[in-house]
Amino acid sequence: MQPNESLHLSVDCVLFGYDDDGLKVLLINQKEDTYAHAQGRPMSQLPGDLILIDEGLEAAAERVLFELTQVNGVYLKQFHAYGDPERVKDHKDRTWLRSVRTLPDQRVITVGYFGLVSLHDHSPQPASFAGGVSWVDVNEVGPLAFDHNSILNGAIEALQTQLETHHISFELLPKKFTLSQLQDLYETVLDKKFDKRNFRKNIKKMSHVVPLDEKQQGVMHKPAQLFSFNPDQIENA
Amino acid sequence: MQPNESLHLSVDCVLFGYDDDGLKVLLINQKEDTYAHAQGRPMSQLPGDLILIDEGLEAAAERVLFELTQVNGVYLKQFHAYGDPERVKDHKDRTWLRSVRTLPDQRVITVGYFGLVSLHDHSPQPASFAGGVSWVDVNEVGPLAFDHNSILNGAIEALQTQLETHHISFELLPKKFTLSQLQDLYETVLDKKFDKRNFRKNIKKMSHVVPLDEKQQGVMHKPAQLFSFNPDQIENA
DNA sequence: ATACTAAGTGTTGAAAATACACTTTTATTC
DNA sequence: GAATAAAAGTGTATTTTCAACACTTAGTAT
Repeated sequence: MQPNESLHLSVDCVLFGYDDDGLKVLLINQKEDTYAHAQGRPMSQLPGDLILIDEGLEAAAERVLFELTQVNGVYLKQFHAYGDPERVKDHKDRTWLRSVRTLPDQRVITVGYFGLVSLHDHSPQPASFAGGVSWVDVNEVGPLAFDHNSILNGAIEALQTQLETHHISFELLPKKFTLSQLQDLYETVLDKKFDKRNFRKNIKKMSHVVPLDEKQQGVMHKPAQLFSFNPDQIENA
Repeated sequence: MQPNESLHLSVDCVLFGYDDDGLKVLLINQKEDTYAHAQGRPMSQLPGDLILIDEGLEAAAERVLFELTQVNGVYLKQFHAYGDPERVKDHKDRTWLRSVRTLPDQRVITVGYFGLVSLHDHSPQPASFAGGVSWVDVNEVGPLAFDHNSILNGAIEALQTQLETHHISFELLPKKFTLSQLQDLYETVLDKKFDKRNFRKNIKKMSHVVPLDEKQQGVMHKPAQLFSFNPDQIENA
């Protein structure tokens, strides 16, 4: 026997979308008539696909996301590979796979990527894809197919670490944003509160966050100063 | 065409060994009569192997390390998956692969693990393996086969991050050690110097580093107090 | 006894992190 | 146009952490 005959490899993408009402993940609904459906429990799952024979891992992740959202150039980061031989062997999952893959019983190792998009300006239309696709608040995600709940948890942790160590917040915000929006983002993602004045002191040290000559409009309170990110000044800290 | 027909998956292990004279990596020498040898440049590479059809990723990494060192239970951590379709296609590498694999031209995606062993008490005998196997100081590693230099760099960075964020130093030290040994370890791995008094202040805050009723022996200077790690007290910080 | 070597130990100043409350600006309502 | 509502914006004092720095001690070897 060949060492890994019939061992297949996929990428799964955890696409985070952020807007003023929270952090969401893009999930796709298995809509075929499956066991799970028969049980009245339609399953959702993370978008993912098998890797093409001459495709790089990151390229595969980009392709999956483009097919879903029609958006190019999203921030993407690999965070973990999942290779438990049993990860795809649950009964509910196999029944579904049988309806969708030519070799449903083969083992699949998957590499997880997380992606970041802002849902402020535009909301990437998940429409055109095969099944139903929807943004679900990260705190309201129910049971997912396969081991996708643990992949999602891995992605959330990776996102938190990344937000604390690198300057990636602009990937989730509109081009022009207020400091309150920035603070809300940190509080939402890291799931903790910050003191407004101390938070702003820290931001002022960051040379890549630059104030604009422009204020928020159409709000019924003191309009906030708008800021943007200067991509030239984003360092690694 | 099947999506990923003939796409194979391996693990590569970066096994770090530490003792009082530095941080080493275990490398294996391609000893067959290859192109590289003909050129007078025998190549070294990281230990790795294709994954068996029903084997988990971590299990595969453990197997590879056990085959090499006969040591079980080494600390192992996945750090990155490498999937560039060209990563194995360099001429020098293909010639070697042809001498060793049944399907030398197939694409291989690899998952990198790093492992930690102490070379103080025992030195795991890399002897019994097929090729020559040797511990090489991390600062003296020459050009490796495939993309193994970048895998090694990825492993070093992962090790540094891990040492700064988790309590893993005991994986690299003898069971009983002095504070100077601990400091040397940090300085070697993180490649920076620490102030002796400040370093010791920090260590004293760590409840999992416990002083023993025992002193260093056979040294021609003031013998140092010995310490050990209390595994019950190792938290995540 | 002397010399050598690394172990061990405290204090001070600077910088960073934390805690905390009132004033300002706009839109809306009466 | 006066009053209200709502979030924006701002400074100081305290605590904690980090950084710099030099001498004494305990053992081995001669």
